[in-house]
Amino acid sequence: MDSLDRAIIDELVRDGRVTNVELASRVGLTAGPCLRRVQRLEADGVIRGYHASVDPHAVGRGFEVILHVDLVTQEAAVVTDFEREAAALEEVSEFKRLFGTPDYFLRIAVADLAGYEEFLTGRIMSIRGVGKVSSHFSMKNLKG
Amino acid sequence: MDSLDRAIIDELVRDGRVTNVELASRVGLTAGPCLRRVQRLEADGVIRGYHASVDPHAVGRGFEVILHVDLVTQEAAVVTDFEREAAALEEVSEFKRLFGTPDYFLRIAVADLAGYEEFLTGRIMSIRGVGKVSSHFSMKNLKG
DNA sequence: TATGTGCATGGACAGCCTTGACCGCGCAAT
DNA sequence: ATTGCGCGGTCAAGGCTGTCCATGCACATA
Repeated sequence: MDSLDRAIIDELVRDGRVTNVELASRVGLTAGPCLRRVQRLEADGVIRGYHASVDPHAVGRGFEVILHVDLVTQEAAVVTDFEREAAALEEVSEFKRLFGTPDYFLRIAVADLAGYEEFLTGRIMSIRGVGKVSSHFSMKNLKG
Repeated sequence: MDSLDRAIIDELVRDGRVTNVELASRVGLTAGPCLRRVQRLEADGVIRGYHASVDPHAVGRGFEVILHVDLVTQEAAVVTDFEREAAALEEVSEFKRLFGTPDYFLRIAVADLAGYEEFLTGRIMSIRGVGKVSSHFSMKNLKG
């Protein structure tokens, strides 16, 4: 993992579909060694994959909400049930258990406010053991 | 935006480096029309780009913390200064202004706990106007 | 000095992409 | 029924890429 590897990674993060010859010329290598490095980075798990990034609005996921959830108990059955059910919801794009408060951090991606209201009452608050929930609406993205 | 477009998008999100011929066969098209659709989706901004996904640990960003920040005042100069300075920090991978409390949501990606402590005291709390900060450490990722 | 690592170069082959043109089908409007 | 339009299928030519190989060189290390 030297500066050439980092340059390759930076380029591939910026443009995941760049051709090997173009990538090589951008980082100051020729195609052969460049390809070897990329394959090594992939094999080592440094590069996990390549993905298209899609406009959320175009796929009905333009309304994003950060949701904090507390459970009313830490009883094992309640915890595992909640985690399984919430993780299975496709509107849940990120789902973490936290140390301390709140118990859970969820990122919800739905089409609009109505969709969120429906999701929150119908999908989340109907799960057994869900206590306090707190929704945080984004005013503006300042980065990312 | 029909079911073919959605299938193409799903495939490209899953594997952003799939070849056009392979993509076409997966969604049940031939190469020509498939390429036309991909180009249209790109031109329309539905597909924003293609990016490699990198193991955070391999690039010194394996320790992620969710950080809530409140400012001591909503004075315009303080607000704009804070937003500009925080957005410029490379450890900040996501940065939103929220409605209500807290004022700001930040995602911080550093190497380890020591790096976070240094970041928090040296980079965030030293910005003028920063009041209450609250760090949320992830216990485990349940999705995403 | 001997060795291992990593890169440059050149060549070669198979395969893919791109582009364009032309054809046929289904559907909606007239 | 007919016309026009949108969309997919097919075909072909040309260029480029990905991949692999062998060889030689520079550099750090033992």
